[in-house]
Amino acid sequence: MNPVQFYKCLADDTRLRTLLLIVHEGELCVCELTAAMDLSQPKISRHLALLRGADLLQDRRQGQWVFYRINPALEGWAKSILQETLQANRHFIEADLRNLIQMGDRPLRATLCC
Amino acid sequence: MNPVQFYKCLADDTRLRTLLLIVHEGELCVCELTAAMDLSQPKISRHLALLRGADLLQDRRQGQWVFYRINPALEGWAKSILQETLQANRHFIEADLRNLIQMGDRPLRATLCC
DNA sequence: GCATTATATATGGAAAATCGCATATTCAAA
DNA sequence: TTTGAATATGCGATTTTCCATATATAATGC
Repeated sequence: MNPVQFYKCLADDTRLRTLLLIVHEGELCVCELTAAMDLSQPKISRHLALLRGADLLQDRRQGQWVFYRINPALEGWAKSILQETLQANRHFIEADLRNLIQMGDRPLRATLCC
Repeated sequence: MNPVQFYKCLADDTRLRTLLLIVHEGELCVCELTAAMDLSQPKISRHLALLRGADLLQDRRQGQWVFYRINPALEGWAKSILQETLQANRHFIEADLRNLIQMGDRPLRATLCC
């Protein structure tokens, strides 16, 4: 993973918030990200496609939803930098997390299903 | 320091190499950076101005040279991320470091002067 | 089985931001 | 004053961003 490519992915408000939210929550679907950040679906979708194309994110379809998580194959230093960025900048996604908690009808994860 | 602004600074080939070279060497002047990366002076100068404007770099004039170093007041997490990026991507500036070593007539640092 | 709804993805194209060369200017030393 | 080095700026070219819209896919209702 080229470090410049990696940092280009982080150098955008929507993408960085998306990544930090996913690091914090483990896995999120598009509708949850839309609700958390209060942004249009196409906008989020386009940025997710970019992050997936750069191999930072992995997607998993479950029913009608597509869940995104950090690509487990991402190099260690890159994962570590995402973690460190979150720890030092929790305030950056504070409001988004509040929106997420207040969101009604959040889709259930497979792990919570029977 | 806004994390998006910080990562915008790292999301460019010239700027990231500049930062990693300075982290590695402690302090470098413009002519050394020009020789190491084999890039035009205006190009490097413009990027240095941007990094200084974002408070990532600090400059110090000594005689005819201006030396750049990481701003000591930079937040800890940001410094730490620069260090970690360097450790995991030494190859990224390997050729530049070779050019630097081969460079003749490198300006002397104040600490080496009488 | 078929239509409907909800969700995600893809694309055209305009607006904005970024980049980098060429050039001019500033500053300090000899 | 002249020279070497850094900084500033105009401007074209490229890249990025984002809205509007269209398409694809899966679940739901009849």
